[in-house]
Amino acid sequence: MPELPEVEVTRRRIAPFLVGRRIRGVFTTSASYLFLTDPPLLRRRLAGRRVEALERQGKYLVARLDDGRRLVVHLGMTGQLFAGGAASVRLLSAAARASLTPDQQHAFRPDAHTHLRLRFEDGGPQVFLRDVRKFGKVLLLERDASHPRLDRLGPDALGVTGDELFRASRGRELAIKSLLLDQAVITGVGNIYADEALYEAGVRPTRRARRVTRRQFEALATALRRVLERSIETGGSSIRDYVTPDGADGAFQDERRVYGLAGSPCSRCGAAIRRIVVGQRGTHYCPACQR
DNA sequence: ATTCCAACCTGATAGC
DNA sequence: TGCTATCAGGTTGGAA
Repeated sequence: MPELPEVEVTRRRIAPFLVGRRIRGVFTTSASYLFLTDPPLLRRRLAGRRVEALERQGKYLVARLDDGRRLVVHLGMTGQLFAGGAASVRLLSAAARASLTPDQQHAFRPDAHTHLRLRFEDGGPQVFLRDVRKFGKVLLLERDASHPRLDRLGPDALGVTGDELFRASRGRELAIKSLLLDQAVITGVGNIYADEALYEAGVRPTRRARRVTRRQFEALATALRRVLERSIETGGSSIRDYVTPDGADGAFQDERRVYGLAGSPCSRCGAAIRRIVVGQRGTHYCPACQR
């Protein structure tokens, strides 16, 4: 689900509910694909800790704790991080929502997909992590510890330059879209924004990376920045599961030009947007505008 | 070293 | 209604 804009919006909006607060109680579900740190250990380590800061590294959220440890969270495809109380009904599926009576439609009740819940000493709003598919990750890093998942990450997509992309592409035969999705090359770009940026830059997603010109890489770097920043401004893309930490939808889905729009007319030339598969990911582009 | 692709999960939706 | 197939904002690890 979440790419750089959704993670950044989540970071900004959940930070007031985390930073400066001391954790009193921790609930987790049992060990699963989601937990890289064993839940009982995680619970022991988090209890009593104060959160000092909340940072983003690519699509990872990193909470710095007052003992030097770090709580690392990745939202995977369906992860939702939000604060209790205000967080609503939008967090549930349409079917689950329909079964609620009006008075139930305000407070969020942790369900089977709610894998982490933090209670705080101040007795204020709790913080929840919900993740239906469990592709997300939760892990606790010891003081000064490193982790391959974080070490592998390349430069943040928001600051990437055409020259960096150009150099990373030398000798690479894979599709340019796949290169953009490689988090070791740049971090933060996912399926939506790769398609959107390639559209804006006029580059066909299937083009071999080494065949993309310097000029096109400049256009791509600019397009990435524009698209990602605009999405952050609008609260991210709420297409399926994503909601902001207060339960609201983002609005960038209304500004998409190609992602999920197969068959619709290109907003620039009117040709029908096409959907193909590149590197096992659904890929959308305009056959006329993108070469 | 690079590229490809199955696997990890669960749910929604479209089509018969 | 019910079943089956396909699709989904991601990442890893192993095979070619």
